Amino acid sequence: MAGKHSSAPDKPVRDKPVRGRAKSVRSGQEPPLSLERIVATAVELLDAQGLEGLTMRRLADRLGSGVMSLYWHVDNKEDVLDLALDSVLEYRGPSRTAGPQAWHEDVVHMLEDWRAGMLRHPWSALLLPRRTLGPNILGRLELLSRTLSGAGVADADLNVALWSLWNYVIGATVTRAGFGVSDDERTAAQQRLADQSERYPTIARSRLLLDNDWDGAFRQGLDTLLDGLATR
Amino acid sequence: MAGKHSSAPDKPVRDKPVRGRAKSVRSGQEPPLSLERIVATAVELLDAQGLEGLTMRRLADRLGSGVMSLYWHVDNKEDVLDLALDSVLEYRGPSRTAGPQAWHEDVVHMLEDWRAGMLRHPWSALLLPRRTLGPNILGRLELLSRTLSGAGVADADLNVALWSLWNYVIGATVTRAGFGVSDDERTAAQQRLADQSERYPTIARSRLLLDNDWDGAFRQGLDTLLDGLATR
DNA sequence: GCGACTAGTAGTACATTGTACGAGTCGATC
DNA sequence: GATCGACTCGTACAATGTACTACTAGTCGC
Repeated sequence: MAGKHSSAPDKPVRDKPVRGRAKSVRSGQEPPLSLERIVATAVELLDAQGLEGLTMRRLADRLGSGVMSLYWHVDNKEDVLDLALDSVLEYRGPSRTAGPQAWHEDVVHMLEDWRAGMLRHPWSALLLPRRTLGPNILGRLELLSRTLSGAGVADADLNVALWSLWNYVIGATVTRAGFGVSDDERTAAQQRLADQSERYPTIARSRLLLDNDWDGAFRQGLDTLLDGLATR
Repeated sequence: MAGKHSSAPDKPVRDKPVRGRAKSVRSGQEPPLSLERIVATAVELLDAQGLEGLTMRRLADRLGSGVMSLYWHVDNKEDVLDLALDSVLEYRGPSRTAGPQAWHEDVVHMLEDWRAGMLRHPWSALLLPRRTLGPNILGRLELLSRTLSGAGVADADLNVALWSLWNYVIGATVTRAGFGVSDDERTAAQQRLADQSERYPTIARSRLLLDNDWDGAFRQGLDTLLDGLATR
């Protein structure tokens, strides 16, 4: 935690180092390092190679810089992961629908977008559990919270509603991501399950994994949950 | 994947190597290595030191063996984690309640037990997303599935119900575990949130993190979800 | 012009990790 | 006694995160 661009030792405020310092010695090809570039490249790398694929060396390579240069912009690898995660969770506009029951649609849209966004970057689902709440996550929670509140959910019930929805979304996303994006993994899991169908007859009968209309199931469960919450 | 105790190269069936081979050269103190002992010790270590705390060397130390000896019983570290996770998720008896609406109580009991079990070993929640379904997890799903089916949920709706409940439990557990078991971490998060209360007014008002009746909130959300599912 | 300072880059070095390889030990069977 | 298979373990290596230190290039006051 030594020489950082924000020199105050206790308050590591993350303000962008708005500084033009054109082409350095590095033959002028690459633009200079910056937090944004680091995070964006980290996301690229994570998308391409998964969670294991991100190493500081590889990241530096892709940025055309030395490894240790990263550490001027970033505290450590955890930091990179935190930032990558939060950057992926940005929410672009709610596109408010009008009319009665609009809040129902609004909430569904927000949460489906949330899930979709995370599934687009499957590593994010694996990361979420162990990271703290970044600004974009909090932003999403705030928006959700406001929508529910506007829909008439009493303050006393707000937390339960919020957590229920959050839990549902996180659970669904994490689960889905855990079963692998690749069809290979999924079919392998299905096969393993089919092999033991005599031990788990009910599951086998319900074709738990074979039915891969995940999106539909997500939506249905969400509707159910929302209905339940609305009638409280 | 070379010399393993199950010699068939394609089917690595995990059968316990039931073999008595008393006190070896190792001064006769430690009992011989075995999968069970390895897994149990791994769980101990994980409980004590968390996910980062588990290294093959430390594990071997605790077992009083050489590091490489572990690799005769286990393919790799992933394997250890898989086994540790599943071992922690064993479900001891349902304690069937009688009477009408018994299934509701049964389900709540099963899921609360599930959550409680995982929170007793917080690393398990972090692990769950990236692991495949072990026998104990499947067993729990089977039981849940059977209970729901017995309660009259149609086969067509079974998957949605199952996933909804699963998602909810996993989400709640993962979230709770992610906020840290230690009060320090939690209060730190609360503080961070309070600092930015002007940006997230609704959340701040609802005292999202301050209200730490997690168990009650879990139960309430679960009831809501079950009600919704029952009225389908 | 000149020295001091700041922002930023990067090479080297090291401790820690998972695990491949191969040698060793012991009991049972021929 | 020779052989084999189950099991143990020391050595070695490559990969990783990062501390330390030295370097470069601009800016500012003189």
